[in-house]
This record gives sequence, C-alpha cells and structure tokens, in this order.
Amino acid sequence: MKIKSIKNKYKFTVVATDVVIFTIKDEKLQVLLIKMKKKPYEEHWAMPGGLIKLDEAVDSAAERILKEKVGIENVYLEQLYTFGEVDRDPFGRVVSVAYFALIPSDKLILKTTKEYGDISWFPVDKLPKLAYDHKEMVRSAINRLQSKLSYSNIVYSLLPKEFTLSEIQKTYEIILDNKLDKRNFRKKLFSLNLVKTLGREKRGMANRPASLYVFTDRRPKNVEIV
Amino acid sequence: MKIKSIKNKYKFTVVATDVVIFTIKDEKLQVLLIKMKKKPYEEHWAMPGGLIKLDEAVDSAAERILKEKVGIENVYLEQLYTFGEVDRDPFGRVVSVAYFALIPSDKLILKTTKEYGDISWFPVDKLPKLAYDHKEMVRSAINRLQSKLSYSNIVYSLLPKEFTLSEIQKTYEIILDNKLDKRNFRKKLFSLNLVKTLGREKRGMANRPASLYVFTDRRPKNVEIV
DNA sequence: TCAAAAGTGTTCATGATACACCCATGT
DNA sequence: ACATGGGTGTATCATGAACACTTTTGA
Repeated sequence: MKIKSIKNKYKFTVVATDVVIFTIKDEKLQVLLIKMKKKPYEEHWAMPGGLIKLDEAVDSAAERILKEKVGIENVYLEQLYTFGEVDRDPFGRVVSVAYFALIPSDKLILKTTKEYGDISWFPVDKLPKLAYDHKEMVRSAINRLQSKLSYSNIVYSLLPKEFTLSEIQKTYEIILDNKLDKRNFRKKLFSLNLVKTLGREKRGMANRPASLYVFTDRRPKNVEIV
Repeated sequence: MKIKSIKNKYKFTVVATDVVIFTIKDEKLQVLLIKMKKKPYEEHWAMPGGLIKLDEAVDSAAERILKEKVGIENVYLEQLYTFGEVDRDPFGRVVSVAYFALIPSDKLILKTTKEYGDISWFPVDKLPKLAYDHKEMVRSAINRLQSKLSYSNIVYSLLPKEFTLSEIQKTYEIILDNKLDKRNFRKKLFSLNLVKTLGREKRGMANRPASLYVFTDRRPKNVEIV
C-alpha cells in the first residue's frame, strides 16, 4: 500500500502551491510549464509550484512562486482549488493549493527562454505530458477562466494598457473558443462602460487604423459580458 | 513576533478542514456551530473541523467531520476555499480547507442537542462570537450558496424528497433574502423541467392543499433559475 | 364564514441576436 | 488597385418583470 512508503518519507502532510499561469500568445491561450528532472517524471512538465513557508500565507506563497519563476508581480492571481488526494504526489503527502494567474501579453518575459532552459509556454490544446494531477489543474483553471470571463471584467488583466476593440474581442474568442458578433460585442462593452477611447489610433498595420482604448477600471468587477 | 511561538509549538504546517453546515430551519438559514473550550476562545463558537489524516484525502476528511459531528452522510458537500493566513490559528500554523454542506430540513439531527451539549444551530443573521477566521468562512460560504442557488439546481439538497412549490420558493426567498414572484418562479421551474408533480397533495394545513412535487433529477446541474 | 395559502395568464419592457456594407490605410 | 481589418444601425425575437383574482381547505 502506498501510504506506508509515504509515511516512511515524511510522516506528515506538507502544503504546496501550484500556479497555472495563462497568457495570450500567437493568438492562442497558453500555459507556462517547467520541465521536470526528478525520477518518475523525467519526460513530464509541470506547473510552477513549491512548498509554502512556515511564516508565509498561502496567497503570498503563490505570489512568490510567480515572482521567482516568471519574474513578474502584480498580475491577476486567484485561488483556484485545493487538490488533496492522498496519492497525488509520489514523493509524499502533499496537499496543493492551486492558483491561476493571468499575464498581459505585453509583459511576456524574455527570461523564460534565457534564464531557464526548461521553461516554456504551451498552447492549452497542445499540452505535453504533465506530472502529478496537473492535467486536472489546467482543465479546472481553463473552466474557471472561461466562466469568469463571461461574468467579470478580468479580461483587462490579459491586455496591455492600450488596446483596440478587435484585440479585446479576439481575446474573448480565443478563450471562449467561439466567434462573437463585432457590433453586438461593442454595444455591450460600451453599455457597460468598460472601456473608453483615447482619441488616438493604432497605425502601422496594412489596413485602416483602429482606435485605441483603455479600461475605465482596472479592478476586478462582476458584470455580465458574454 | 507570533511566528516564533508557532515554530516552538509545531515547527511545521498542518492541514485542517472546516465545514460550514447549512440548513433551513424555522424559516431561516442556519449554520451548525460547536462551542469551544480551549483557552483564548472559551466564549466562542466554531465550525466543525479537524486535522486531516495522513492517509485520507482532504475531501474525505470533510466527509468524516460531517459524519462524526453531525452523524450524517451523503449530503451536498463542496469545497469552498482554503484559508492560509499565517496567524489564523493561535495554536500553530494551520492551513484550513473549508467546505460547505447542505442538509435537508427533514434530516435535522436530534442528536445535536442530546449527544453534544455544546453544539447548536444558529441563524446566519444572529451568529455568536466565532473563533479563528470562521466569521469570514461563513460569509464566504453564504456568498457561494447564494450565487450557486441562482445558477444551479442544488436547492434539492435542502428539501425533503417531496415538497410543495411554495416550500421550494420559500427556500429561495430565505437564502437570497428577497421575495420572488410566485407565477414567474413556477414558470421557470416548469420550463427547466426541474420538478414533476406527484399527483398527490399535502393536506392538514388550515388552507387549500398544495400539490406535492419531486425533483426530476437529484444531481448537481447548472441552470439559470433566478 | 373566515382566514390562509394555493393556483393560474397576459401584457409590457428590455435585452439578445442576426445581419451587410463602406472606410482608411499600407503595400 | 487591392487586400486587410476597422467601423457602423436596424429589425426581430426571446426572455424577464409586473401584476390580481378565484379556489380550497381547516378551524
């Protein structure tokens, strides 16, 4: 029985946190993964994570992981779910409090390929083999992200400060995985007062320039959007 | 600094679970609480809870608590949130995975007053002093319950097998804390096929008898009700 | 006969959906 | 000149909200 081997190793339960980090890149929803080295998982990837410290709140641990692994702070971070199956980690009894984070596409870190050789973005529809129960974590995070997008304004956390209406619509379409009607979508954005125009335009494309907008409020707020 | 005293006591983090147990009783939403005895909390009440065992999934621990403290099984039980502040428990570093449970009004346990002298139901608007961060837990659980009631069918877990339409409406009104329109509410129930009539009536009241209904499906399901 | 809750439809307002053409730019 | 995405309004449909009277029983 597995329990005994666990007892031999730790004889108590430890608390970890794992962070599902999303961004929009190359017109796809992507997740940041780290390649593992330890034994049963040599060919697997995993979400960034780690044990929480004794004098550290669980939320703070998630923030720390985010900063350590991705070098980024002050992004949208929300507790997702706590995974507590006995056998979820072959190294011992580990209860993991999972979080999900949203990184704006303009804050994408070069570091990911320089500083770490084995850290990389993966489109959610082309994930490699994942360690532990991390496949379930990603699934769960995607579900949460999709529904949250529909009843809140958190899309702001995936976009740069200035953006075009097509960019915000594209973000919705990518995450929800269906097309939206341009006119109806814009009507909704305006009627909810989510965005305001800057009076400037985004030029340099091989087409008509698009007006630039900003969010009227960059704080989480519940509104029915889609 | 508090951390040191914690280190002296445990020198590691432990995982607990607390269960916010709801029922409808006396036309009020009520929570089951246990009176504490330990030092800083002699005059406080708390949610039933306990440490998780090494060979026990966190979900199973919550089920066990529910069975031990309330003697009830197979009720609606859902993970709520994990509370992980460093100082939340003066006895040591305890991370608590909170759950909430819904008990049907006909399964109310007599035991609560017999077997335990210091366990009792409290209306959520008249809570006594609560230990730890349990006030926050209850608030959080009520919020979850209210929104979940609106977009799912979990109300079935608060009602007996057979019920009248007024009873189900009353349940909504109590939890959401506002009145609903009888005709519109019934239209919604029927159009969603949530309930079906038994052809029998509930008699014995000092008024016109009400038709009895059952749920067509007693499994959690997402539907827009309110 | 009275009190108390059960039962039952229609109208109106609002929001969601469907839909197509011209415009401004870079190449 | 052409390809590319930007920008704009209306008509229809479906859903939600408001609303009042009659019925049946036990006391």
